[in-house]
Amino acid sequence: MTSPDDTLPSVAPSHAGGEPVLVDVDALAQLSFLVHNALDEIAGQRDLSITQARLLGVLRDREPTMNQLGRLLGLDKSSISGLVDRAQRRGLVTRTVSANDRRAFQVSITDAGRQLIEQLAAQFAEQIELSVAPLSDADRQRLSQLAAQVVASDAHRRGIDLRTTPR
Amino acid sequence: MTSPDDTLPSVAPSHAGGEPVLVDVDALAQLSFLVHNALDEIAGQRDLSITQARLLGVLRDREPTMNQLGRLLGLDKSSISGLVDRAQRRGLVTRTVSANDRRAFQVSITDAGRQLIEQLAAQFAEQIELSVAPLSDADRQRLSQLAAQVVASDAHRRGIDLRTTPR
DNA sequence: CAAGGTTAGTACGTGGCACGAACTAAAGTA
DNA sequence: TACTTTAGTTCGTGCCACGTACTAACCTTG
Repeated sequence: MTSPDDTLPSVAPSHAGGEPVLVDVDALAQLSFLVHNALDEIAGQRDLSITQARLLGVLRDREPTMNQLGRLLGLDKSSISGLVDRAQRRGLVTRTVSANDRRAFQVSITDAGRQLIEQLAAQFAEQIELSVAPLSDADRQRLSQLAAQVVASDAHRRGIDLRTTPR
Repeated sequence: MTSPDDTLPSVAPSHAGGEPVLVDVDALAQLSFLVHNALDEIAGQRDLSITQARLLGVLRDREPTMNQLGRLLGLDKSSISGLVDRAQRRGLVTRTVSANDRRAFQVSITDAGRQLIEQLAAQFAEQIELSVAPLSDADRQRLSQLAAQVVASDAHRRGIDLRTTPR
């Protein structure tokens, strides 16, 4: 946990520049901090970092190897070792030697881990819904939809980029 | 810098539940990660953490004391010491003894620091604009506006909460 | 099948970030 | 003047992330 009650200071410029304002970058940045902090706060209540929460989140419907975990979370494999170590020490995940590859482990979430992440996710959703409650139904839907659109096109763009810059 | 090319896995539940879906919490979470990662990535290119970037961002138009910095960034004063130390070591900020209080320092950004944060902010804005470019002009505006609304009402809510729960 | 390279994971050292507790020095107050 | 509060630092702890170096298992290929 980091900054539960943050001022969310901007990093973006005030855009005194020339061309017409296309987006309020600042608002998006602040919204991002708001969401991020909510997650951090809620995870922190259960002594989880955001990374740990992401780990458990990923494991809800997967049993990846350490390596795959690295790719899923965008972390180096050396980071994964410690991450899984700490989670395992708390009984949230387990390592099982892979059937076909004796070097590899399958990482699985335990019942305790699952329970933890599900509570967390529920509380997180609740919190976000609360933050967004002042909007009208239509606006909430619009916001979600626009967010989804941006995320999707970004994912697509990254996909394209990966091909454009071959490995 | 942390995870430049992230998969942005969700932590939110899939909402198989009963009541009508009010918001796509997941989309908001992913958007938040997208923005956050963009900032992290861009700051990382300049060997800055998000915290360092926030520090410099705050100092663009302020010369707070260590204590005030703590409140601005939502960090403990013991965290501020190291944070400012490291920034100072890199010549990005300076400490000046306060005129009226010999215990306190005014922390100021240096020219180098200002240049750094302004480049960073510009590149960040550019990146966000790019991410949001696929939307129509109207949608971009809508998204910004909705984000701003949520942020504003949240800030308001926190203000209220603080009074509701006196100190 | 044996040699050489690749892949999965760990260990270790470094550094940043964040905290709490203990401390010094300056201010403020009774 | 003595007592308390405030500003900031220092130190110890733990997490996170990385890069490097290593082991063990796997996979080629001659």
